[in-house]
Amino acid sequence: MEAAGGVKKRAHARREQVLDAATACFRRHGFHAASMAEISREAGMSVGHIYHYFSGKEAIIAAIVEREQQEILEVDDGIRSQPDLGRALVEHAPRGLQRALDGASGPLLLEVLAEAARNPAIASMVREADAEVRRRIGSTLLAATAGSGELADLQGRLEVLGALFGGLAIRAVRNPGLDRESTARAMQRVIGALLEP
Amino acid sequence: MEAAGGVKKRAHARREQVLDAATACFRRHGFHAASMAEISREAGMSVGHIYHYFSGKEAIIAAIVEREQQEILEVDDGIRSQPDLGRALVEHAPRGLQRALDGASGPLLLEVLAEAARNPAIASMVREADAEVRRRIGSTLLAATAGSGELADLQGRLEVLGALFGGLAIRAVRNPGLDRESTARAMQRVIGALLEP
Amino acid sequence: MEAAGGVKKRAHARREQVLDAATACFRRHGFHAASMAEISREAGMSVGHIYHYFSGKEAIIAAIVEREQQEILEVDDGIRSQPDLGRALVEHAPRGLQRALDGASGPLLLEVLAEAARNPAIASMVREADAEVRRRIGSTLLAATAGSGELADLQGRLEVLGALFGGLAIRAVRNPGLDRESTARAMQRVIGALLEP
Amino acid sequence: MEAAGGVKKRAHARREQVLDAATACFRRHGFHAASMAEISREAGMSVGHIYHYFSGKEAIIAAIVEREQQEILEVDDGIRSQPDLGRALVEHAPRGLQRALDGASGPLLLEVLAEAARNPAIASMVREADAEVRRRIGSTLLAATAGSGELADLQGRLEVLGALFGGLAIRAVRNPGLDRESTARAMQRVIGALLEP
DNA sequence: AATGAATGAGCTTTCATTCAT
DNA sequence: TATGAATGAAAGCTCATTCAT
Repeated sequence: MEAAGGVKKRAHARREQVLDAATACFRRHGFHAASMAEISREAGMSVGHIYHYFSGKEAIIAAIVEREQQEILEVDDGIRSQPDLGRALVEHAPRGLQRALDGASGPLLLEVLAEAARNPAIASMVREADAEVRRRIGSTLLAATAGSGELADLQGRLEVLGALFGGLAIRAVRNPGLDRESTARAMQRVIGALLEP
Repeated sequence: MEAAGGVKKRAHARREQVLDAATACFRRHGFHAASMAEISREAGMSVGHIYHYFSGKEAIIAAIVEREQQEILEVDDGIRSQPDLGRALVEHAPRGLQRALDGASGPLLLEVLAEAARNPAIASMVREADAEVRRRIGSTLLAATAGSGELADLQGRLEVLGALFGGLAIRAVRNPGLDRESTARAMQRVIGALLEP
Repeated sequence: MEAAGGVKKRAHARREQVLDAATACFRRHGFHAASMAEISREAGMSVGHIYHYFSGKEAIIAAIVEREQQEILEVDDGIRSQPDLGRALVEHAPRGLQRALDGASGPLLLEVLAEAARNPAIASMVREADAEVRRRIGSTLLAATAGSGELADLQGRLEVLGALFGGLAIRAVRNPGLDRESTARAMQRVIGALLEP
Repeated sequence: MEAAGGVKKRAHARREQVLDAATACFRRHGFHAASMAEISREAGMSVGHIYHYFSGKEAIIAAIVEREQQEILEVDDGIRSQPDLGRALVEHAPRGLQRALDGASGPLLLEVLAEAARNPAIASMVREADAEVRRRIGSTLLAATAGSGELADLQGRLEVLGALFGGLAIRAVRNPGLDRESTARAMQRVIGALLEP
């Protein structure tokens, strides 16, 4: 017998170990160019053993995408919990920019989206998470602007907000040396305009 | 003997034929999951013959990326040639949105960017084209607002403009059923704010 | 401490448990396509534990073949112990036919024979059991026909008898819907002829 | 361009080359223990190239089984074309025996039947060929005995005939050193009885 | 210009087996 | 006695690329 929970905990840790390794590999080479052998090397685990935790490469990709979407929801939660959403969004701009430029998340995000564009399983995960974000931000936004009449084009504004922040990952690839301060200021100007009634 | 130029023309047509086929395949399966066999089938050409026109798969990818960037410059030229850039940009919003949602270019764009995030050769092509776009739009914008003093954060505004339009490709994946009209209006509101002094 | 014999008994039961599970798996997928994991699942026992009772997959196969041959000897004993061997054989025909058609033993028998055709260890087990059967049936037959002079071609008749009954397993595969009564009658006619002096 | 038919002929020859190699490998190790690498080595062809001619290992197995069944039909045709079927069958006994004992076809036959017992695709091929044999032999037998009234238990007799000849492959494994002459005589006795009205 | 036969490395995946607990 | 985590070799299969024709 083993200590209660010990087995499950270890199994979970092993899974995370694989996911971390796979994330690194996928960032470097993309989903399809990264090999199971490379992942196993990075995870410090034999190839065969990975199959004790994941049914295949597809399952690893799916798990990573899920984790990635989870993180998006968490970032979003951090913003929404602020007392003034508009201000929080505006203030988030520089951080979002930095995240896109420095964080290694950008390339992986693009990889995920490219995959979602052809893999229905990935697509539905991505879309569910996105719908959740829109629902949350939307309701917070509604509550925040409750006094000043209904906010026109709420859905459209949410879309544009998503395009703006998501688009930063694209800018990070297209122009990694961009002027951060200037861009942050322009972002803030635009976000401000987006939240006006 | 063949008429002068005929050979070259035919060769060019053959190349385009391969690129069209490859574009279709890459859209369906991504750069790495699409096989040369599939491309050759789609192009109606033997596998071996493709190697008369391209040194390998990498070269095909590069050529496609180049073509894609060229198209971006052309779209951009269309906008810039309008007498009033601000208005042209605002009016371009619905078309850009439609392009992102309906056109099959979205998935490929994401594929290209994901590839650029790890392949230096692709990256430099993407960055050069992007620099050119910024240069052009920037100078047009400068000229347009010449009367009203210098436009603060010009570079930042260009980045945000790029993020906004690029971000539409992301929205198309994350929420393909988005409300187009509402989104177009929100876009126009944001573009307007972006061009104000 | 455990009661004397209890340990051995339990170990034997465990072995049988494994053999039963393996038999089921081998029937379904054959010797080489069945996996130890599948056997362990079917046996309700961990993979590793099976190795306490058997040195490996080969040993399990060997044990199953042995058990199978043992059963053949038992069936044979049942026939031989009858007062009139000839009649017993004739009467055995319908039962042998049913056994081949309904029993799950047919496929496994073919699997064993196919394996024997290339695995010397299996081959020798199969051949020893077969030799024993021929010896027994032969001597009983000799005793039964002692009065009426020597039985010509005794060995050949035994071979043909074996071919006939063994051949039923083949018929079960080649024509599982065969007319049982008609076939049983034809078998009886033929066996009768085989035992005539 | 290539000489008319040359391409097809060569492709067919290549396929045969693979089938011959696979037959040898399957005889030695069985369907599942023989590897594509081994087959490719035996065929003097790269692994990958085999896949130009066969969609996979399963397809090779199926093609071999088909070929094997075809051979059975040919042997059968040889017998049926004789003026006196009864006599032809009786005279075929020693040859059938020799074929089972010396020919390398025995092991493969058992392998095929074992596979048929679990693989539906193989099963249906085997059963179709068998049905055809029964149809042919049956009608010939009917014609031969037309004068002497209807032959009772025709189907049963055909089954037993099949069991008898098929059973020889089993005898070849169980007792490869059997007395051929004695066995041939016993077979002839039995066949004779089987054809009597 | 054009074919597709041919290669062999590399892919994902499975498996029998071992061993620390 | 019993587990299942862990291994590594080998499996079937795919692929970009080359080359004789």
